[in-house]
Amino acid sequence: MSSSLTKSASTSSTDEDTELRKGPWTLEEDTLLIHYISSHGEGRWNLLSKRSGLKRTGKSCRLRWLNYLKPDIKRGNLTPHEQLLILDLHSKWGNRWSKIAQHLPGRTDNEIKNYWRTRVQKQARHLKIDSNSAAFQEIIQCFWMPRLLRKIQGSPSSVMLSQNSATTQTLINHSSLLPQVSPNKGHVHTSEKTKSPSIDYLESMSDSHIPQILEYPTSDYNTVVKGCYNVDNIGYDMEAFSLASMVVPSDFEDSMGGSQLAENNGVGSAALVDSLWNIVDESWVVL
DNA sequence: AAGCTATCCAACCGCCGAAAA
DNA sequence: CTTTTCGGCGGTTGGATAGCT
Repeated sequence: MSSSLTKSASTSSTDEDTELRKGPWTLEEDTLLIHYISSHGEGRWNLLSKRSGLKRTGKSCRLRWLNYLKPDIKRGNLTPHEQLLILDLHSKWGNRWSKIAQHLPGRTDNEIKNYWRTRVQKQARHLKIDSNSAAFQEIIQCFWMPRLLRKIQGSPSSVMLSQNSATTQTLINHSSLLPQVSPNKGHVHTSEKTKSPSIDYLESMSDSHIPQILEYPTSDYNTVVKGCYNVDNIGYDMEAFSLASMVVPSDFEDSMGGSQLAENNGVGSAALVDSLWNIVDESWVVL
């Protein structure tokens, strides 16, 4: 980036006249672009690049406009609503950023992509899990999304989960009440091309350590998520969350100091949930 | 205070499909 | 029908900055 700027700065004046600029946009360039679009409208980007006087490619102009200058761009941190949507839609569509962005008014695909890479994938890295793995998907669905949901609902009791709180206890579900997604040791590692330490851990677990399944307030979720879609949910079915079983990667223990996780009975699971929430609060969720 | 590291995010790149020539 | 051009998308880079030692 700087090299291209340096290059253009050091070239002769005739070169500067013809050479395309790269790197950060200046205020003057932004103004030029805004004025041109206000009088000619969006689109025909190559023509714009030729006629506007901007020494930028059409692509560059388009990107600058769509990701930064367009008036309805929403700036600032993503709300819990938006985060929840991104997680949910990504679980359905994968890295279809532009498609996901269509459901978040004012947010760009670039912003969502950056969010995913910097926030979500960071968590995966910390947990030493592949962010595309089934295990990580389930962590998102069973821990982080319910947590966001509760933040959206603004319930103090759910925000301030404590080890012995009733709210925490409600998170611990009885698997017989839920659609049975088998405690999926197999599920996890069939999706893994190479086994991670976490998977080794899972495989070594006895049945008594099979992951807890967390209760999910599906109806509440539907209400909240439906409410924040900007379209009529066409093509978006609300079966939403599979109540997949929760896997507890061994690395969670490392990331938390491990003290509370020795036992994996109900109380231990509550502590796990509590600790996970704290991790999410501290490093991930931006209100 | 200085150097190092991690994080964020604006911007670029290559590829692809659709439309135009 | 083939070639060229354009717009759009997802992946990646690297500068700026905050935080840490």
